[in-house]
Amino acid sequence: MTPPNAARRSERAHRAILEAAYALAVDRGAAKVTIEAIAARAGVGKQTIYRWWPSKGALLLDVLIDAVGAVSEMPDTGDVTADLKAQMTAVTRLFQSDFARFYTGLIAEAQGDEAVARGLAEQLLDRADGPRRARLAKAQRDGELRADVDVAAAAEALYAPIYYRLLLRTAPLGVDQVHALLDVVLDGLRPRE
Amino acid sequence: MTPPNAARRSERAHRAILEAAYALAVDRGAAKVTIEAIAARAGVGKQTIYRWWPSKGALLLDVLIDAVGAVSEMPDTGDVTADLKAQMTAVTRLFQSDFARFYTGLIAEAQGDEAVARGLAEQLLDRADGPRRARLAKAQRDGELRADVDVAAAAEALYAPIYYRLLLRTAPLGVDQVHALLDVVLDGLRPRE
Amino acid sequence: MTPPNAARRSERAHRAILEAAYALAVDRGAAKVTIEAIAARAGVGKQTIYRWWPSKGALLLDVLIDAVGAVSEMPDTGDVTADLKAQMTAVTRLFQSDFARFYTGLIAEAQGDEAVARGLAEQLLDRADGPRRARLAKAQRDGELRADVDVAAAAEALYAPIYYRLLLRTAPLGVDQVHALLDVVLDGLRPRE
Amino acid sequence: MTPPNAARRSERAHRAILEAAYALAVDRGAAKVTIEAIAARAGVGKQTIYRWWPSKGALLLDVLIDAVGAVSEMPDTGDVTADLKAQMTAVTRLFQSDFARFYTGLIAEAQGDEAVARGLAEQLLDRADGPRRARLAKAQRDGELRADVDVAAAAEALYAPIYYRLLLRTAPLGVDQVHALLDVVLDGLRPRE
DNA sequence: ATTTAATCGAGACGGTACGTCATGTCTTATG
DNA sequence: CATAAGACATGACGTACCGTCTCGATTAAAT
Repeated sequence: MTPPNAARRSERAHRAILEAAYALAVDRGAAKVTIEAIAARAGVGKQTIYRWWPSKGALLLDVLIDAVGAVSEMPDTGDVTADLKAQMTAVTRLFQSDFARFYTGLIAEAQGDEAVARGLAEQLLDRADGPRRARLAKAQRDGELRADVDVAAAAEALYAPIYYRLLLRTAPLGVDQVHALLDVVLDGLRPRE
Repeated sequence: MTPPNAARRSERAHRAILEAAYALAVDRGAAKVTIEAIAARAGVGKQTIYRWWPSKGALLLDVLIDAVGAVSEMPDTGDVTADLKAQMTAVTRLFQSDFARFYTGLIAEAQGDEAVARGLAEQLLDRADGPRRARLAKAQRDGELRADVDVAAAAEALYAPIYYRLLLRTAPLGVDQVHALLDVVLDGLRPRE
Repeated sequence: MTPPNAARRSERAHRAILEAAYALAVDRGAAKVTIEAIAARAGVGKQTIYRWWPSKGALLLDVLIDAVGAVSEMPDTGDVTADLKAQMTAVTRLFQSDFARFYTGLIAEAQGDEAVARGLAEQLLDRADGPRRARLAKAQRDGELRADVDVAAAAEALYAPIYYRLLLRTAPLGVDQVHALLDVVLDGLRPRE
Repeated sequence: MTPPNAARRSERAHRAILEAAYALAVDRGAAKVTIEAIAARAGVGKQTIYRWWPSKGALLLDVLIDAVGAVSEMPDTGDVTADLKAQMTAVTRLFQSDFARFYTGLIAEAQGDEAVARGLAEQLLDRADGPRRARLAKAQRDGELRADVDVAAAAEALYAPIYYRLLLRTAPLGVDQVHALLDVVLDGLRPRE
């Protein structure tokens, strides 16, 4: 009935829930995490979870955003190929870790929960995409790339294949993929002759 | 104990199950389909489902493979850009239909069920990928693309972004994406004069 | 830690609680009244209730005692049969009203809460029983009843059946029961000529 | 949706539930028995209980009826006073045992659950009342009681006080009460010489 | 043609988790 | 400093499905 009053929120419970959810999602995959297990591990009542998050997905999304963050940083050494290689490799490494179970599980959750899908897109993916486009745009200004290149499409062509393998598992993730993508996509975008 | 004897299988029940699963998956999304609902709609005992499929995912995968198929065909008019545009557009159209709910739901299922992931990759995605690579390889032989291009990576760079938007919803699916991808990826792969 | 200081008690809150509890108990039965509902209706914090009453039963008991009282009065016209008929009829009427839901609910509460049971017996039932016995004893002195009659047992034999029907609902409450009881019990207690 | 099919009922589960419910109700009182505890003790899923009984009260009523039964038997030695004394004493003894917790708890339950109230009245109390009235009627025919006595009212006047003390605890149950009641009620019903 | 054994529809079973409700205690800010 | 408001841990509620397990009642193959 009444919306919860954030000022009175117990910081202790809040943190315990995020930590419990993180631990459980990493070690058994987001799909197999239950609200009851989170509550039990956090030493918290289920209601305390339901009071602050509308669904398991929303909670896990918060946890994920908390936990990722750093990977969206984009280096800028002046060499766009090197910078993208570094960043794409970092993403690949993250997706090779146990953490991947968490991420893929949450994406699965998003397929049936529009709110999670929106949160994921806006708070995580778009946020990560910005710096990538910006780096590409700078490379254009620097003359590393042709001026007419659609920077957003280029970013998608480079990163989507990594997510594709993460989710669809047609081939293992690895640095070779990163190299191949840079060769195929980025190389074609350089100024001709 | 005894493995099921395919010869005695009831064709009526088999078809009813596939149809019920299809209908339910399309209209409420694969995640919200339950075995009980399929059994009830098909007028079949639950055991009859469990006798022939190990899991909901395996059943839905069968249904999906049944239902897709056609989209993996690849035209060959001699103009690789036109051919890819046609095929990528067909894929996009499929992903814009109600059918998408089914597909994304099954991919979600695959995140927690290794057997489904494998089936999806091998029986659907790899099968669809073959003709794409083949078409690109032919274009190489025809001199439409440079000889040193990694054809598999190119196929991934072109198609993965469509799946990316299907699953991650950072932007709506549409033909503009297809055009942008062809411009960014394929154009860069042409022979340098 | 500190015992509540009755002097500082808010009279406003006190009254609001009793009124809210009464209204709720009458209209949905004592069993379905919750402390939260009482607090909400009274515009009072839950703690304020818990501070002054140990349990829902204790609160309802207070409310009930407040509300009854009057029915324990016993007329004395000199005709013991007429007096008992009047009083038993009044009790029956009370038990036929909406108020019965409250009373039966509290008796139910007492079955699992010794303190309520004790309070009910001592503060309500015994208090009501006193005048009844006294009236019967006077009738003895007046020669309306035999001298050897056990007045307490007689009071029980007359009133318990009314409670029996109230609680066990083997037959509807009504004035016929009162008449039948007076015929069967009281009539047998007159002096034998 | 579909009503359960009694023919397929598991006798094992049925018995285990009744036994578990009995044990729990006797040792902690009907009010403190939970469906979850019954299910756990019986080694049964909760749904199996809900499939066959609409409420905790309905289940406990079944258990109680199972367990009582015998006490409704009425001896007939030709001496109505002796017979009633024996039977009333048996009832009193039952109500003095641990079993009372069960009985009073169920009566409490009935105050908030009309179905239980009806079941209790019809399947237990009325059934027990029949033989009592019959015995009194026979005594009338034998000339032990006056012909004009309302036998139903007499039965109520004798037994209701026992229930009254059981439920309202104004005084302890005991054989003295039985004697007093027989003196006060039955004695008055004898033929006047 | 009869037997016989597996499949079928149905659905009860022991479970797990759900999301909700009320309990009684604890915390914070308000008057 | 008692209050109202309400967050908290706890625990039971009744429901939905899970995957397994009987039940007769069809089948369809091997006698």
